[in-house]
Amino acid sequence: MSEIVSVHGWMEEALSSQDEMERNQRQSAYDIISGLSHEERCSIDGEDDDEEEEDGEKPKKRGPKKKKMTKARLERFRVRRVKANARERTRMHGLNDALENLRRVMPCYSKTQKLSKIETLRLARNYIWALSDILEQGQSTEGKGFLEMLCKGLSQPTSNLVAGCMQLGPQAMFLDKHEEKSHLCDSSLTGHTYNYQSPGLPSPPYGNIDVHHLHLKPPSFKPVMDPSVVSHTLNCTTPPYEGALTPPLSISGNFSLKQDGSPDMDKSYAFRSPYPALGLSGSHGHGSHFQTGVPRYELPIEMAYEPYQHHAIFTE
DNA sequence: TAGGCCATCTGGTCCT
DNA sequence: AGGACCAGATGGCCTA
Repeated sequence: MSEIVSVHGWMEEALSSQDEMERNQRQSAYDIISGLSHEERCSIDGEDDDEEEEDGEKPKKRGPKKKKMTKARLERFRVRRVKANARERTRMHGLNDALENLRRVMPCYSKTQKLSKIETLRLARNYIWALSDILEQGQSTEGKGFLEMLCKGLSQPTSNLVAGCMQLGPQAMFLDKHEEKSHLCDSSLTGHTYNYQSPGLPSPPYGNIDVHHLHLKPPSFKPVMDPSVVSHTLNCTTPPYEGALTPPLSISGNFSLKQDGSPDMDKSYAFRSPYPALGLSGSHGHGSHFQTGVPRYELPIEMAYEPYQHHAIFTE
């Protein structure tokens, strides 16, 4: 009877968290079934491998002789591997949490239509780029250029999502994400769904979007500057970053330009800008919330499907 | 069923 | 030695 109760309790606990259950299932499946690594299995299968080698006709291998896998070593190895797996899982969860936080500060955030990891990074890059452009050119966010900048290199569904936000109007797009905006996001008000054609990207035909579930975010620079504000604003579980911050980011971008003005992706990815005119680059200064002493980030350009076309939109 | 996305495991490398 | 990070491999899930 007590067994039944405990099993029942276990089941309830397990069913209470589907995600956790799936995670644990995966984990235990790997940890238990595979249990031992290939190396371990080999060692177990032939614990006298080394002796075979010595006794057999195979030529001796160079290098230090492989230590015999005793049961104690085997056990230590297994424990170490299991611990490493757990750490790796934790690390990846942290990475995913950070990515989720990034999703939330994107111009459009949808709980139901979650951006993939790669699309999140692409959109983030475009967003930064577009905002930089706004700062420099003094343009509004209503222009077609802003939209195209945001959508550059994105897949069709992501482009649709962004375009949907934009076509709701900038006032909708930049509403505070914490406000309930279902009335603004209701496509019935506008009478149509959106199908923005992303410039030049072969995209999977995921169809049009329904903007019911969009959360729209104002382009606020404040959170970027103040980690505590970020944490508070986003209500994120990740503690605010308290370490050294990056050196003053050159708003002047991070892409080298070729002579014709196109970005030179072959060169280093040092943070440079397609907008050298702004004169904000390298200002280590006054009241800047950025600090020095940390290696600066280098954005992998390969994120984009068409990195070499990215700049074209600015030169038109 | 194929393709995209994802979580996890794993072994290698680097660093402390 | 052990932890962090990384990239490749693998298998599951989902959608068109």
